[in-house]
Amino acid sequence: MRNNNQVSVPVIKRLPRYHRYLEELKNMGVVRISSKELSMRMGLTASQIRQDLNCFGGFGQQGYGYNIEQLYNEIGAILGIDKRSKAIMIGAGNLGHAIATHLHFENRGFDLIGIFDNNPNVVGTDIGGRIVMNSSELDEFCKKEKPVVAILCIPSEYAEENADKLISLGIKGFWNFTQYDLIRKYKDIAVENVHLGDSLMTLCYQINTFSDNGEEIK
Amino acid sequence: MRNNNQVSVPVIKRLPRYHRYLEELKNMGVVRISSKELSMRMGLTASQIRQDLNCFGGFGQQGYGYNIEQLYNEIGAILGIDKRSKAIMIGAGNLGHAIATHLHFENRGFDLIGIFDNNPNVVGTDIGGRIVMNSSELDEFCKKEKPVVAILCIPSEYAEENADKLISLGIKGFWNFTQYDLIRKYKDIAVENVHLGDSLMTLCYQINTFSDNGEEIK
DNA sequence: TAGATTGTTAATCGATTAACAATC
DNA sequence: TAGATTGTTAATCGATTAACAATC
Repeated sequence: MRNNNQVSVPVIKRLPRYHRYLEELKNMGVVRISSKELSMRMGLTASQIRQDLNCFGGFGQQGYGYNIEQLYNEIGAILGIDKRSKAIMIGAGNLGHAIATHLHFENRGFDLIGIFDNNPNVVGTDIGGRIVMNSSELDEFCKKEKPVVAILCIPSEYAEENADKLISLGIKGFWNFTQYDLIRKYKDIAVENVHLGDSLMTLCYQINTFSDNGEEIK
Repeated sequence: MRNNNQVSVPVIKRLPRYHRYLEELKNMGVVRISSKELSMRMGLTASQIRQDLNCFGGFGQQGYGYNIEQLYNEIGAILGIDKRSKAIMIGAGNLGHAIATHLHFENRGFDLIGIFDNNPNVVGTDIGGRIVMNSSELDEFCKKEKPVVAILCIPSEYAEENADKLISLGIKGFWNFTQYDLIRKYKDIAVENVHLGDSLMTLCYQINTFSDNGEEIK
């Protein structure tokens, strides 16, 4: 794995998808695949796949293609999913509850080590085997456990103050489910925004445009 | 609003974000804004904002800028959020429950008119004032109500069969929360994939790359 | 070896940024 | 009017696709 630093965002965003397809092929017992065949399965060009992979190194073999298990492991290593960074969740309402139970954090590079809320009705409840802690315990917890990522499942209006505080407690990245655009406020802080509302509105545009002219936009 | 057809995907994806910022400005009582000032707030270039908006028409005025309320309404109209398409949800587990209660569908172009599940423990329960129906009632419901969008909150392995069935029942678009890549399978069907697992892995990559060299990638 | 398929360079395409005349 | 800011064309930048020599 070389040349890790200068890889463009579009390439990085495609890596998890490669990982998914390779996992499926691996589970089907397929041993090798060519960029051509993978490209047809994924709806990409073979050229793009080879370009993407060669940002990180030459994982293939001329005349043969790629070994699926090896490539799967390489991409996992590039993503860093074996590192298991410590994550905490802020906000255990409906959405937080669902995210905490629905996602397999362990397979995606994280351990969810704490869930916090300030609603007394929620504090103390069990979410997937984890007891929700009171937000007042957050400082002490962070000093002791040193989590690096915070998952924000709180109302948008509290996003900024929470982010500021969490950064002061050593948080280096956010998985942000609030409307508030965390991105751009801080340097050297990783942010992954999940703007569900934006996504829904994009679908709305598509639906209305499709029905206007009966054709696909993309 | 002209030239609706040939607008590129990156532009469309930015529209909801413009809408959010304009809503905030509107609520703050600001009346007008220049592309320059909006660009600084949003972290874009003024040029990009003007280019984006001019895909749909000239909403500004030389020497003045843009009227916030008017532009807000125009973008809402472009997205079609006043159309209120009928949507149904398939799967009322943790994630479905959270999505159904968390999102304001009415403000984003949809009415959630039905929630379906095949788990007898869930059927009949109340989710935000809506009673979960049995999946066996789906056919009849669709024939009667003619929903256009389905929100898939089911396990990935059932995504394909459900999608096929829903399309036969008249569904024209999916908000897809499963791992399964719906996109590309069907023509003339709108798909908005929300791959939470991919998002988390992208964050994982960022976290590990940041800590490697202490610098931002983007 | 011959055929297949990579890694990589070059060409193309599309999106973003810059520049500026038009005009409020 | 003069200043500000748009709409729009041109220039740049970056990402995708095509081509092909290298090589398994």
